[in-house]
Amino acid sequence: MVTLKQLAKKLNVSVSTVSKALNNSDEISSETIIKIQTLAKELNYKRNKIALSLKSNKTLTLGVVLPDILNRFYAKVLYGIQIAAEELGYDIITFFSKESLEKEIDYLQIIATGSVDGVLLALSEETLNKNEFSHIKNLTLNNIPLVMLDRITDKISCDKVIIDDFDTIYNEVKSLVKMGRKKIGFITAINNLNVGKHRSNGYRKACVDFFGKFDDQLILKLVHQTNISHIENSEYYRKNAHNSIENFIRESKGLDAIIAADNISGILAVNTASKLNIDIPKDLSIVGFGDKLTSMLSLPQLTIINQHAVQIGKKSVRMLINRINSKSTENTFVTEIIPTTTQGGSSK
Amino acid sequence: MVTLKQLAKKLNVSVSTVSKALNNSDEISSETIIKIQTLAKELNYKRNKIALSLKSNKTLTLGVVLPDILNRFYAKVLYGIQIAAEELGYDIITFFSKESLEKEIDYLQIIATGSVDGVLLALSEETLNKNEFSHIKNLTLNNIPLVMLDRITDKISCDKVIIDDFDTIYNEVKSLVKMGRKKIGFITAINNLNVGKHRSNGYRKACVDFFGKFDDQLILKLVHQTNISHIENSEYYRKNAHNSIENFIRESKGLDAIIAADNISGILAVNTASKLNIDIPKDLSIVGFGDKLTSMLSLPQLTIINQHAVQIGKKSVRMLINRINSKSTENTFVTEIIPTTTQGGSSK
DNA sequence: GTGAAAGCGCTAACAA
DNA sequence: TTGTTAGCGCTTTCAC
Repeated sequence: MVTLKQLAKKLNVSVSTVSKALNNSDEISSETIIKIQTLAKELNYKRNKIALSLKSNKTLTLGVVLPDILNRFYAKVLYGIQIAAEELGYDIITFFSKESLEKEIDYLQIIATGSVDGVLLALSEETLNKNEFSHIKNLTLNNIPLVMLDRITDKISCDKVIIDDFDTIYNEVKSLVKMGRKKIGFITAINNLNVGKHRSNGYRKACVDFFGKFDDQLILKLVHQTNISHIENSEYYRKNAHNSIENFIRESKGLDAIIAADNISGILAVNTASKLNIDIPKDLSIVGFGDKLTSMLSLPQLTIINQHAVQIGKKSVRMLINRINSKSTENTFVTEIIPTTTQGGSSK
Repeated sequence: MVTLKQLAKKLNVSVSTVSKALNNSDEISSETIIKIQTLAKELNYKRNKIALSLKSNKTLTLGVVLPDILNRFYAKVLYGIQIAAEELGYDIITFFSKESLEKEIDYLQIIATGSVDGVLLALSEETLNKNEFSHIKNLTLNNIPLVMLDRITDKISCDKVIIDDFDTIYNEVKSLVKMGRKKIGFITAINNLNVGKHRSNGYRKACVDFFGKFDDQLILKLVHQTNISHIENSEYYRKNAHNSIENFIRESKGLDAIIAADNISGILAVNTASKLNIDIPKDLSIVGFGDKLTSMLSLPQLTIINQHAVQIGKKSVRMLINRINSKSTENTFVTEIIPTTTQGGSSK
C-alpha cells in the first residue's frame, strides 16, 4: 500500500502538502494539486482508513447484531441495513447471536471495543426470556449510539424500529370478518417471543370485539417450549407441525379462516389444507407472514402480511446515523412503527 | 473511552509501563502489574482496536462479498463465515452485490482501501456473464488474500471452495435409475449460471450413460433471460413457474422422476404435482436442492440435496486465514470441494 | 523494573 | 503556497 510519505518523497514535497492536495485544499496551487493527484492515481494510492479513524475518532462502521440470519425476515433486514449504510458511507460489521444471550453479550463486548460508531440490535430470544439487559446498558454507558429493531424491550431507552404486531393481526381479523368469515383460527410457532405475544393478543382482542367471545381452542401453538431456538432449527417443529395443523383443521369444525403468526406456518397450513382437499379460499382463507417468495411456496399461493423488513433495516440505519451525527445525547428517543401491508396470494 | 495515557496519569507511571503491564510483560514487577490491571478493570479499559491496527498493519477483519443474502444458500454461507471468523478472532464486514457487476466493483474497491486482511467472494451473475474480472485482479495485485466460493472463475488464481455440481447431479440420476426410474426430468431456473450449467451437464451426461440418449424435451428451463437477478426477485419466475411446471409434467408422458437444479423449483414441483393428484413418490420422485427447512415447505416433503452451505462458509474462512498467516505468496492455490449429501424427505 | 522516544498514516494548526 | 510540528492510541526498542 502506497502512503502519503512515499508520494511526498517522490515529488520532493512535504507530507502535508500531499495531504492537502489530495483533499483539494485551496491552500495548494492547482499546479501542484494536479501533479500530486496524477501521481496518486498512477500509483493507485488509497487513503488508509485506519489512520483516518484513529485521527478522527470515527470508524464509519456500524455494528449489527441479529438473532438469526437463517430467518428470512432478518436476512431482509440485514439487506436493508447494508443498502442504507452504504448509501451513507458506512460499512457494517455483522454478528448473529443465534438466539443466545451469551453470544449477544460476547458480540456487544467485541463491538464496544471502539471499532464501531453505532450499533443496530435485535434481541435474542433468550435475552428477552431472561429479562437480562445489563450488557446493553454498557453500550449506552459508553455513549455508543444504539437503535433496537423488531425485538425490543422497554427496559432500554434508545431509538427503536418495530412493526405494529397487535394492530396488524387485529386488522387482519377485522378484514376477514368483513369478508364474511365466521370462525377464524390462529396458528403460532412464536408465542414465546414478545412479538408473537402481541400478535396473539391482537387476535384475542379482535375475537372479543367482533365475535363477542374468544375461544382458546382456536389457537394452535406449534411450539410450546420456551427458549427453543428459532423454529427453523426446531426438530420438534419440523416433525410435528404438519400433523398438528392437520389435526387442528380437522377438529375445528366450521373453521373458515386461518391466520398464521410466523413466516413458515402459513405455508404449512396451505399445503396441509390442500392435501385435505379443502377448497382454498372458498371454504378456508389462509393468511400468513412473509413476502412474495414465501407466497410462491404454497399452492394456492399464501396471502401474506408483509412486514417490509428491508424498510425496517433501512430506517434503523438512518435513525442510527442521525443519532451519531447529532451531538446532543439529551434528545428524547423515538420509536418508529413501520406499517405492514397484506398482499396478493389466492388463499384469502 | 479510557486510554493508556489516562491510566498512566492516574497511577503516576509512564504509558509504556501501563502498556507492558496490560500485556503481562515480565519486564514489569507483578506488584505494578496488579495495580495497573486492577485500575484498568475498574475503569473498564479496552484496548483501542484502531490504534492496534495502525500499529500492526492488521485489522483482524475480513471482507465478505456475496451475490444475494435473500438467497437462503448464501444466508447459510454467511452464517458459517461469521461463526468461523469469530472462532479465529476475526470480524466480518459484509456486502451484497445483488448480482450486479457494478456493485461488486464498488465493494471490492471499498474493501481494497486497506481496512481488511482478506476477502471472501462469490461472484455476481453479471460478473460471470460479462467475463469481467479485472476488478478482482486488483485485489491480488494489492496482495490482499482472496478466497472465492461457489461462484468462481478459472480466470483468477486463488484458493477456492465449491461443491461438485456435475457429480452431484450425475450421481443423483444414477441413484434414481437404480431405484428403477425410467424417465427423469430436469428443472432449472439457474442455467445462466456456471453452477447451473455444471448441473445440467451432469444430468445430460448421466442420461447418455444410463439411458443411451439424451432428450432435450426433458429439460425445463424456467428462466431464459440471462442477467436476470436471482430468481426470487424475478417477476417472470414468480408468475410463470407453477404453470410451466404443470405443463411440463402434463406433457412429459411417463415421467417418473424430477430433479430440480435450484433451491426453489423443487418445492414448486412437489406442490404442483400434488395439486395434479400425482402420487408422490410412487408415481413421481422429486429431488431438489436445499436443506431441512426447504424440505418442510412442500407436502410430501421434498427430498433434498444439501450443499452444506454453512460448511462452505467455515471452510472458506479457514483457508483465507491460513493464507493470511502464511507469509509466502508463492504457495500454490488449492480448490476445495465440499461433498453434497442427499437427505430425507418422502418425495423420492 | 521503569521511562523516553519513535513511529504506524493521516490531518490541521501554525510558521515560514 | 508550502513546510514543520504535534498528536490520534498503541507497541517496542533502547536508555536509565
